[in-house]
Amino acid sequence: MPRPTASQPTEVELQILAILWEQGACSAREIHNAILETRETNYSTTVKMLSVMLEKDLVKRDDSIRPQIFRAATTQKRTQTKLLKDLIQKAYDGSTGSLVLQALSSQKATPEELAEIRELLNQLEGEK
Amino acid sequence: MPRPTASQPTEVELQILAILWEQGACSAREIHNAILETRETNYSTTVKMLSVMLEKDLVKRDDSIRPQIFRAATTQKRTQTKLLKDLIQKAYDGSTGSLVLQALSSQKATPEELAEIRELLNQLEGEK
DNA sequence: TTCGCATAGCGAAAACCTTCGCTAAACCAA
DNA sequence: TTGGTTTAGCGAAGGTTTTCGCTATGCGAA
Repeated sequence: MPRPTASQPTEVELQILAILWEQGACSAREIHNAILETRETNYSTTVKMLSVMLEKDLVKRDDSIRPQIFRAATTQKRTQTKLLKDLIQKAYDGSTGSLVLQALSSQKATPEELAEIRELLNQLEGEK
Repeated sequence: MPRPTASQPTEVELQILAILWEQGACSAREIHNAILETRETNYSTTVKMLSVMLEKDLVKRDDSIRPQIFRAATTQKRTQTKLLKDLIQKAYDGSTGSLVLQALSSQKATPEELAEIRELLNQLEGEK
Protein backbone atom coordinates (compact mmCIF):
# COMPACT_ATOMS: atom_id res chain seq x y z
CA MET A 1 0.00 0.00 0.00
CA PRO A 2 1.86 3.02 -1.25
CA ARG A 3 1.61 6.71 -0.86
CA PRO A 4 -1.67 8.50 -1.70
CA THR A 5 -2.06 11.43 -4.09
CA ALA A 6 -1.46 14.80 -2.51
CA SER A 7 -4.70 16.43 -1.39
CA GLN A 8 -3.44 19.91 -2.22
CA PRO A 9 -1.98 21.32 -5.44
CA THR A 10 1.76 20.77 -5.62
CA GLU A 11 4.24 23.60 -5.90
CA VAL A 12 4.41 23.61 -9.69
CA GLU A 13 0.66 23.24 -10.00
CA LEU A 14 0.16 26.16 -7.69
CA GLN A 15 2.48 28.30 -9.79
CA ILE A 16 0.40 27.57 -12.86
CA LEU A 17 -2.82 28.29 -10.99
CA ALA A 18 -1.37 31.60 -9.81
CA ILE A 19 -0.69 32.58 -13.41
CA LEU A 20 -4.24 31.71 -14.41
CA TRP A 21 -5.68 33.66 -11.50
CA GLU A 22 -3.66 36.70 -12.40
CA GLN A 23 -4.01 36.65 -16.16
CA GLY A 24 -7.34 34.90 -16.57
CA ALA A 25 -7.77 32.38 -19.38
CA CYS A 26 -4.50 31.53 -21.10
CA SER A 27 -3.12 29.31 -23.83
CA ALA A 28 -0.40 26.81 -22.97
CA ARG A 29 2.11 29.10 -24.66
CA GLU A 30 1.11 32.09 -22.58
CA ILE A 31 1.33 30.08 -19.40
CA HIS A 32 4.70 28.78 -20.44
CA ASN A 33 6.02 32.25 -21.15
CA ALA A 34 4.90 33.40 -17.73
CA ILE A 35 6.71 30.48 -16.12
CA LEU A 36 9.88 31.34 -17.99
CA GLU A 37 10.06 34.67 -16.19
CA THR A 38 10.78 32.74 -13.03
CA ARG A 39 12.27 29.45 -14.05
CA GLU A 40 13.88 27.52 -16.90
CA THR A 41 11.70 24.79 -18.23
CA ASN A 42 10.65 23.08 -21.42
CA TYR A 43 7.40 23.81 -23.23
CA SER A 44 6.67 20.08 -23.24
CA THR A 45 6.78 20.07 -19.48
CA THR A 46 4.26 22.86 -19.21
CA VAL A 47 1.88 21.10 -21.58
CA LYS A 48 2.24 17.88 -19.65
CA MET A 49 1.59 19.58 -16.33
CA LEU A 50 -1.56 21.07 -17.81
CA SER A 51 -2.75 17.67 -18.89
CA VAL A 52 -2.09 16.25 -15.44
CA MET A 53 -3.93 19.17 -13.87
CA LEU A 54 -6.83 18.66 -16.25
CA GLU A 55 -7.13 15.09 -15.06
CA LYS A 56 -7.07 16.24 -11.45
CA ASP A 57 -9.74 18.83 -12.25
CA LEU A 58 -7.49 21.66 -11.21
CA VAL A 59 -8.00 23.41 -14.55
CA LYS A 60 -10.63 23.43 -17.28
CA ARG A 61 -9.88 23.46 -20.98
CA ASP A 62 -11.81 25.13 -23.76
CA ASP A 63 -11.33 22.88 -26.77
CA SER A 64 -13.64 24.74 -29.09
CA ILE A 65 -11.05 27.29 -30.05
CA ARG A 66 -7.54 27.08 -31.27
CA PRO A 67 -5.14 27.20 -29.55
CA GLN A 68 -6.91 25.67 -26.56
CA ILE A 69 -7.53 27.91 -23.58
CA PHE A 70 -7.10 26.98 -19.94
CA ARG A 71 -8.86 28.33 -16.88
CA ALA A 72 -8.42 27.63 -13.19
CA ALA A 73 -11.19 25.30 -12.04
CA THR A 74 -11.41 26.95 -8.63
CA THR A 75 -11.12 30.47 -7.36
CA GLN A 76 -7.94 31.70 -5.75
CA LYS A 77 -9.73 32.38 -2.51
CA ARG A 78 -11.19 28.89 -2.26
CA THR A 79 -7.79 27.33 -2.84
CA GLN A 80 -6.08 29.66 -0.38
CA THR A 81 -8.64 28.85 2.27
CA LYS A 82 -8.17 25.14 1.74
CA LEU A 83 -4.39 25.41 2.00
CA LEU A 84 -4.70 27.59 5.07
CA LYS A 85 -7.10 25.27 6.83
CA ASP A 86 -4.81 22.38 6.05
CA LEU A 87 -1.78 24.15 7.50
CA ILE A 88 -3.69 25.12 10.64
CA GLN A 89 -4.66 21.50 11.14
CA LYS A 90 -1.33 19.93 10.33
CA ALA A 91 1.05 22.39 11.93
CA TYR A 92 -0.92 24.51 14.41
CA ASP A 93 -2.98 21.84 16.02
CA GLY A 94 -6.13 23.49 14.72
CA SER A 95 -5.54 26.84 16.39
CA THR A 96 -6.21 29.71 14.01
CA GLY A 97 -5.28 32.23 16.66
CA SER A 98 -1.78 30.95 17.14
CA LEU A 99 -1.17 31.00 13.40
CA VAL A 100 -2.36 34.59 13.19
CA LEU A 101 -0.22 35.65 16.12
CA GLN A 102 2.81 34.06 14.61
CA ALA A 103 2.13 35.52 11.19
CA LEU A 104 1.84 39.03 12.60
CA SER A 105 4.87 38.82 14.81
CA SER A 106 7.28 37.16 12.42
CA GLN A 107 6.29 38.68 9.08
CA LYS A 108 5.65 42.27 8.20
CA ALA A 109 2.24 43.56 7.18
CA THR A 110 1.63 47.03 5.76
CA PRO A 111 -0.05 49.72 7.90
CA GLU A 112 -3.10 49.55 5.61
CA GLU A 113 -3.39 45.85 6.23
CA LEU A 114 -3.00 46.34 9.96
CA ALA A 115 -5.83 48.85 9.92
CA GLU A 116 -7.97 46.43 8.00
CA ILE A 117 -7.20 43.68 10.45
CA ARG A 118 -8.12 45.95 13.34
CA GLU A 119 -11.44 46.69 11.74
CA LEU A 120 -12.17 43.03 11.21
CA LEU A 121 -11.24 42.43 14.82
CA ASN A 122 -13.72 45.06 15.99
CA GLN A 123 -16.38 43.38 13.95
CA LEU A 124 -15.60 39.93 15.29
CA GLU A 125 -15.56 41.09 18.90
CA GLY A 126 -18.68 43.19 18.51
CA GLU A 127 -20.54 40.17 17.26
CA LYS A 128 -20.52 38.37 20.57
CA MET B 1 16.06 16.62 -14.43
CA PRO B 2 13.55 15.31 -11.96
CA ARG B 3 11.81 16.70 -8.98
CA PRO B 4 13.98 17.97 -6.11
CA THR B 5 13.62 16.92 -2.48
CA ALA B 6 10.90 18.81 -0.66
CA SER B 7 12.24 21.75 1.34
CA GLN B 8 9.59 21.24 3.99
CA PRO B 9 8.73 18.15 6.03
CA THR B 10 6.24 15.94 4.24
CA GLU B 11 2.84 15.14 5.66
CA VAL B 12 3.87 11.96 7.45
CA GLU B 13 7.08 13.52 8.69
CA LEU B 14 5.12 16.42 10.10
CA GLN B 15 2.80 14.07 11.93
CA ILE B 16 5.76 12.40 13.58
CA LEU B 17 7.28 15.75 14.48
CA ALA B 18 3.97 16.83 16.00
CA ILE B 19 4.01 13.77 18.23
CA LEU B 20 7.55 14.51 19.36
CA TRP B 21 6.71 18.14 20.07
CA GLU B 22 3.74 17.16 22.13
CA GLN B 23 5.19 14.21 24.02
CA GLY B 24 8.85 15.11 24.08
CA ALA B 25 11.44 12.36 23.59
CA CYS B 26 9.89 9.07 22.49
CA SER B 27 10.89 5.56 21.52
CA ALA B 28 9.90 4.26 18.11
CA ARG B 29 7.20 2.18 19.77
CA GLU B 30 5.68 5.17 21.53
CA ILE B 31 5.65 7.17 18.32
CA HIS B 32 4.08 4.27 16.52
CA ASN B 33 1.34 3.90 19.11
CA ALA B 34 0.53 7.59 18.81
CA ILE B 35 0.25 7.25 15.04
CA LEU B 36 -2.09 4.32 15.41
CA GLU B 37 -4.63 6.55 17.13
CA THR B 38 -5.09 8.30 13.82
CA ARG B 39 -4.12 5.90 11.12
CA GLU B 40 -3.42 2.23 10.36
CA THR B 41 0.20 1.54 9.66
CA ASN B 42 2.91 -1.01 10.23
CA TYR B 43 5.58 -0.67 12.89
CA SER B 44 8.21 -1.26 10.23
CA THR B 45 6.97 1.80 8.38
CA THR B 46 7.32 3.99 11.42
CA VAL B 47 10.85 2.81 12.05
CA LYS B 48 11.75 3.40 8.43
CA MET B 49 10.30 6.90 8.45
CA LEU B 50 12.37 7.65 11.53
CA SER B 51 15.52 6.50 9.80
CA VAL B 52 14.72 8.64 6.77
CA MET B 53 14.06 11.61 9.04
CA LEU B 54 17.30 10.99 10.85
CA GLU B 55 19.15 11.22 7.56
CA LYS B 56 17.36 14.46 6.73
CA ASP B 57 18.24 15.82 10.17
CA LEU B 58 14.61 16.24 11.08
CA VAL B 59 15.08 14.19 14.24
CA LYS B 60 17.94 13.28 16.57
CA ARG B 61 18.48 9.86 18.07
CA ASP B 62 19.91 8.95 21.43
CA ASP B 63 21.71 5.64 20.89
CA SER B 64 23.19 5.35 24.34
CA ILE B 65 20.05 3.90 25.85
CA ARG B 66 17.80 1.06 24.95
CA PRO B 67 15.38 1.32 23.32
CA GLN B 68 16.67 4.30 21.34
CA ILE B 69 15.00 7.63 21.94
CA PHE B 70 14.06 10.21 19.32
CA ARG B 71 13.74 13.95 19.61
CA ALA B 72 12.66 16.60 17.11
CA ALA B 73 15.75 18.35 15.76
CA THR B 74 13.98 21.69 15.50
CA THR B 75 11.46 23.51 17.61
CA GLN B 76 7.83 23.55 16.67
CA LYS B 77 7.85 27.30 16.35
CA ARG B 78 10.77 27.36 13.95
CA THR B 79 9.12 24.78 11.74
CA GLN B 80 5.77 26.53 11.87
CA THR B 81 7.34 29.81 10.88
CA LYS B 82 9.07 28.21 7.94
CA LEU B 83 5.89 26.55 6.73
CA LEU B 84 3.96 29.77 7.18
CA LYS B 85 6.47 31.87 5.29
CA ASP B 86 6.40 29.32 2.53
CA LEU B 87 2.63 29.39 2.28
CA ILE B 88 2.56 33.19 2.24
CA GLN B 89 5.01 33.18 -0.64
CA LYS B 90 3.46 30.41 -2.64
CA ALA B 91 -0.22 31.10 -2.18
CA TYR B 92 -0.59 34.71 -0.96
CA ASP B 93 1.89 36.42 -3.22
CA GLY B 94 3.96 37.39 -0.20
CA SER B 95 1.19 39.29 1.57
CA THR B 96 1.05 38.43 5.26
CA GLY B 97 -1.89 40.75 5.76
CA SER B 98 -4.14 39.01 3.31
CA LEU B 99 -3.38 35.64 4.89
CA VAL B 100 -4.23 37.00 8.31
CA LEU B 101 -7.46 38.57 7.09
CA GLN B 102 -8.51 35.37 5.49
CA ALA B 103 -7.56 33.29 8.49
CA LEU B 104 -9.62 35.48 10.81
CA SER B 105 -12.64 35.67 8.57
CA SER B 106 -12.86 32.06 7.54
CA GLN B 107 -11.76 30.20 10.66
CA LYS B 108 -12.81 30.72 14.23
CA ALA B 109 -10.46 31.98 16.91
CA THR B 110 -11.26 32.02 20.62
CA PRO B 111 -12.06 35.34 22.38
CA GLU B 112 -8.80 35.01 24.31
CA GLU B 113 -6.86 34.71 21.11
CA LEU B 114 -8.68 37.68 19.63
CA ALA B 115 -7.73 39.76 22.65
CA GLU B 116 -4.14 38.69 22.29
CA ILE B 117 -4.16 39.59 18.64
CA ARG B 118 -5.57 43.00 19.45
CA GLU B 119 -2.81 43.60 21.93
CA LEU B 120 -0.16 42.62 19.43
CA LEU B 121 -1.79 44.93 16.93
CA ASN B 122 -1.60 47.85 19.36
CA GLN B 123 2.04 47.12 19.85
CA LEU B 124 2.77 46.94 16.12
CA GLU B 125 0.92 50.17 15.38
CA GLY B 126 2.39 51.99 18.34
CA GLU B 127 5.85 51.19 17.11
CA LYS B 128 5.66 53.43 14.08
C1' DT C 1 22.18 -20.58 28.93
C1' DT C 2 18.54 -20.56 25.82
C1' DC C 3 14.21 -19.44 24.04
C1' DG C 4 10.93 -16.01 22.81
C1' DC C 5 9.72 -11.42 21.99
C1' DA C 6 10.61 -6.55 21.10
C1' DT C 7 13.62 -3.50 18.61
C1' DA C 8 16.44 -2.09 14.61
C1' DG C 9 17.83 -2.06 9.80
C1' DC C 10 17.93 -3.19 4.75
C1' DG C 11 16.24 -3.34 0.39
C1' DA C 12 12.82 -3.35 -2.77
C1' DA C 13 8.03 -2.42 -4.21
C1' DA C 14 4.49 0.72 -5.61
C1' DA C 15 2.75 5.04 -6.36
C1' DC C 16 3.63 9.98 -7.18
C1' DC C 17 5.83 14.22 -9.25
C1' DT C 18 8.34 16.51 -12.79
C1' DT C 19 11.05 16.26 -16.50
C1' DC C 20 11.64 15.93 -21.57
C1' DG C 21 12.28 13.56 -26.33
C1' DC C 22 9.79 12.29 -30.02
C1' DT C 23 5.66 12.04 -32.86
C1' DA C 24 1.33 13.67 -34.63
C1' DA C 25 -1.87 17.08 -35.72
C1' DA C 26 -3.23 21.75 -36.87
C1' DC C 27 -2.36 26.09 -38.79
C1' DC C 28 -0.43 29.55 -41.92
C1' DA C 29 1.95 31.56 -45.65
C1' DA C 30 3.89 31.32 -50.11
C1' DT D 1 -1.16 22.28 -52.18
C1' DT D 2 2.93 22.03 -49.70
C1' DG D 3 6.47 23.00 -46.45
C1' DG D 4 7.57 25.03 -42.08
C1' DT D 5 6.23 26.40 -37.58
C1' DT D 6 3.43 26.07 -33.66
C1' DT D 7 0.49 23.28 -30.72
C1' DA D 8 -0.86 18.89 -28.57
C1' DG D 9 0.00 14.32 -26.68
C1' DC D 10 2.40 9.90 -25.32
C1' DG D 11 5.37 7.38 -22.84
C1' DA D 12 9.17 6.68 -20.26
C1' DA D 13 13.08 8.29 -17.26
C1' DG D 14 14.63 9.46 -12.90
C1' DG D 15 13.90 11.18 -8.58
C1' DT D 16 10.94 11.33 -4.03
C1' DT D 17 7.76 9.38 -0.62
C1' DT D 18 5.66 5.77 1.86
C1' DT D 19 4.95 1.16 2.35
C1' DC D 20 6.30 -3.43 4.29
C1' DG D 21 8.62 -8.24 4.40
C1' DC D 22 12.45 -10.35 6.06
C1' DT D 23 16.55 -10.63 8.76
C1' DA D 24 19.43 -9.61 12.60
C1' DT D 25 20.33 -8.02 17.00
C1' DG D 26 19.37 -7.17 21.92
C1' DC D 27 17.07 -8.17 26.20
C1' DG D 28 14.60 -10.55 29.84
C1' DA D 29 12.50 -14.75 31.83
C1' DA D 30 12.50 -19.49 32.74
